[in-house]
Amino acid sequence: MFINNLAYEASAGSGKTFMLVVRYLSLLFKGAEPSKVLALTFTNKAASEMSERIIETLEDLDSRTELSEIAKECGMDEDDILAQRSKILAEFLNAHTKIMTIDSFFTQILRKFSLYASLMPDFTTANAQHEVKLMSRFLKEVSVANKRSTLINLSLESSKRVSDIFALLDDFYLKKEELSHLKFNKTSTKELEQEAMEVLGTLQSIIANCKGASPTLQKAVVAQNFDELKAKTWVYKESLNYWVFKKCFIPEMDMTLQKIQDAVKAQIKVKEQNFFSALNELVDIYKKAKKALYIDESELSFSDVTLLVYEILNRLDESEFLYFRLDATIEHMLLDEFQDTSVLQYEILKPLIQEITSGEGICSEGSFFFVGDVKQSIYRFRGGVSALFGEVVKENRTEVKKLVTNYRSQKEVIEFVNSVFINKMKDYTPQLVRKEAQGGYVEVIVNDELLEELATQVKRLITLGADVNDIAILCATNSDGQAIKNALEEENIEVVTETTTKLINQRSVKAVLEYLKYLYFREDIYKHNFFALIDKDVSPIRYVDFSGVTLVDVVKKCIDEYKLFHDDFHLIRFLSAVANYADIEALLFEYERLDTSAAAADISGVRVLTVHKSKGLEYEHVIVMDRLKKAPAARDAIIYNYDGIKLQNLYLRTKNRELIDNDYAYALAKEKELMRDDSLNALYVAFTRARENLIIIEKSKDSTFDLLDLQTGSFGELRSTCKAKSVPQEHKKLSFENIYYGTQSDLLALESQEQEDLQAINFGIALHYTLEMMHEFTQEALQCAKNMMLNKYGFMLEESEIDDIVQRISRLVDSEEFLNLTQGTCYREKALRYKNNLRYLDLLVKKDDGKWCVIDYKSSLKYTQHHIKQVRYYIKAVQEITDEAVEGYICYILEDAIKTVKVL
DNA sequence: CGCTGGCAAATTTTT
DNA sequence: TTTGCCAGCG
Repeated sequence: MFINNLAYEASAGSGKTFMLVVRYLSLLFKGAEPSKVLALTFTNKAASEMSERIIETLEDLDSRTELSEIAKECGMDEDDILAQRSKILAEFLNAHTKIMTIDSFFTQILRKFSLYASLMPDFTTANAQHEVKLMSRFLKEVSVANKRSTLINLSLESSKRVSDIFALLDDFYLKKEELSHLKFNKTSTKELEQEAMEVLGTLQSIIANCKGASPTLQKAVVAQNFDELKAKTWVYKESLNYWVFKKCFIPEMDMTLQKIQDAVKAQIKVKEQNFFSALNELVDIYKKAKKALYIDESELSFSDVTLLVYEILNRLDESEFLYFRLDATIEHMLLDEFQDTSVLQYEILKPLIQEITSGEGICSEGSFFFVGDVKQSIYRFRGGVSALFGEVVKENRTEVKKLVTNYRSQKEVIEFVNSVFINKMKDYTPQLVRKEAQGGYVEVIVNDELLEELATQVKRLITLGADVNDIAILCATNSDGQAIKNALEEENIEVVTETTTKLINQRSVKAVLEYLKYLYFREDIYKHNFFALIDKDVSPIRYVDFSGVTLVDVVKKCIDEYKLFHDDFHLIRFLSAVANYADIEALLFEYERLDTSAAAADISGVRVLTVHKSKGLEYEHVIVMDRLKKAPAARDAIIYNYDGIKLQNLYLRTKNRELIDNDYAYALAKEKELMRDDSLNALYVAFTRARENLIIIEKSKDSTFDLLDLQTGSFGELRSTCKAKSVPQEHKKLSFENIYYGTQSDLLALESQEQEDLQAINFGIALHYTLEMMHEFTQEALQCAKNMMLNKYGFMLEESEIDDIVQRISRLVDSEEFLNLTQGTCYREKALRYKNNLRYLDLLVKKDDGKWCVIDYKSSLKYTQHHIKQVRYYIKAVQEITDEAVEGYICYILEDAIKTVKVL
């Protein structure tokens, strides 16, 4: 039976992706168009995994366990479903599917409606400079609006830096809607402060009349001003009948204490209200600055995108909303990881969901489905509200099913996790073990030499025959990951980091930077650093005259001379980054701001990643590491107090305030509870990544695992399932002589992150589409393809661009070289699945001589290097799949020429 | 032994 | 900006 409005509460490893795939495919088999099924995930990885799994499942559906589930959901015969299999697969591959991250979905909406927000559709998401620009813009606007004193007072009064204020402003900006029902009053603190000081006077005279008063006591009640009084520890005690006060204690002292406390409490409250009120005043200016920035520079942050989409959808009137619906044409919605959705994100989806579930509107057959697990909610800091799950269930009267069997882990792992969390988490339902999963191993080790212990454990696993690629080390922070990587590499263990690591922190890149510093500053220290980093003996370095050569050439020479390349992908990235700096000064003084991340190595090794990154992934062997450094103190200046998903109140975090203010104490306790839940959830996520073996390495002091009360010891038997060992990949030397087309500077100016302008993108899409529609490469076919292209993209192209496209392709069709390449059977826009990536080949030719030929069209010479890599990847993929000879070409369809370049 | 207050040390998670 | 440690007082 197919339930239209359904949610799954899916604990870790309980087959969440399986259910999503079953759901998705059931919809297709019931006749839904792939382009009308919206499936939203949180990470790109999860989105591509889902597309993967759908194709995989469709490909060998007859032997899949999904089949019977799909049959059940659809109420159809398995045979009927199998009969439709290849048709559905073809439809899926050719459709414009909507499986994506929630952020890219919103970005798409915003691009469509960008003009409503006075925004160009080709906006980009913010880069590193964004914040600096925003800050200066904001300061300018503040002074224009004559609010400088407000800002300065705000900063002084709260003794916070302007940059901290800035962060708080951003908070307020994002929560503006949620805050709108709260009012903040501006009043003076003077009277309250005076009153407190007067009462202090009373207390002082009591002490003065006490003969046995010690010097310490006399000093304790001295305060020049209110702030000094507020800083006294005794102010926050329940009674003064303690310490040095004891000797002189009379009940009257506690009455004065009470009065002082009341005054202090009230003063804190007033200050808080003033603070919020000033923030509120400034947030409008902040918003103005943001708007000015994105209108001028077309630069938005992720949160801007979400907020703007929210605002736009709220501003649309009914007819416009209809347009939005028609345009979105979503009949079915599937949401993954729902526990991490923010209120704002849900508010955007809400109208769509309501339309789907109400059965009104265009799609009466719509369905809504979401999966999530509040135990795995670890993104509160990003706005995720786990209470949303229950709230949405209630709001939409969704039917909830629990998935209780664990399909991922072995018995020992599951039972360990059950035993650890059952008493720690509210409503924890123990997971059931499959009959065939009776093995597994768990060990808890306490050792303060965390890194040494880790190396021992990794070696132990490898000795047992574990494939290094199946070992994952989970850590708390990115910098921990970096330290772990270095430590393991010292032990000659191969490591792949999936932590976000900055390019400039890579050893080889650091070395080159030291080399450049030496050349520029001519200080010996840099020379020594350089040779230390490349592990060579110090020798003289020849100076370089920078006026005569380009920076890139200097770097290349260094790499060449000291043979730094090997298989270092980081240096390749660094080279392309270097090309963006005008001169050596620019590089040396600005490189620290370079936030390009390091190359994601495609090599084998032990996986090192943060717990947050590991979410949704699973590994044969998992080692969970304690924090290498101590946990940072909670220091969010504002405490937001939620009841469910509704923001009730907010408080300014003030030292000791909880001792005299009950409301605040309650909110603070609640916040602490949530923080505890966050850490608990993170540990749950970490432990449940393991399939076979789970090893936990704990330190004896300040451990992250403290809240779990773990016992040292082991369960089960450590084994490694003997899989065929993967052949170690050969390390190919990367050659320096790039195959390139165009001038050297063209090549080095490549920067794949740079955004092409919208018009160029449209042009490229239209060109590709026309080529795809050409069933043969003749002038007649071109006319036909042109008309099809005009139907689809004509409205957004200039007349001259249409002519340009036709001319370019006309020239292509006349090109002997190209026609020779395409002799044989041609496959256009062929979907290619390889190494868990889904790509589309522009043109694949099975030549008459039996050779395969991959052809990639490009309309410009930009990003040449990137294209070559891409085509090489295609060649390798096709080679591996067909096991036959494959050639690859990039066909540059330029404005004035056709160039075909063979990729080696 | 309990308490204060001064000084030093350490410092996140990401689409 | 907070936590941890320690000297010093009673």
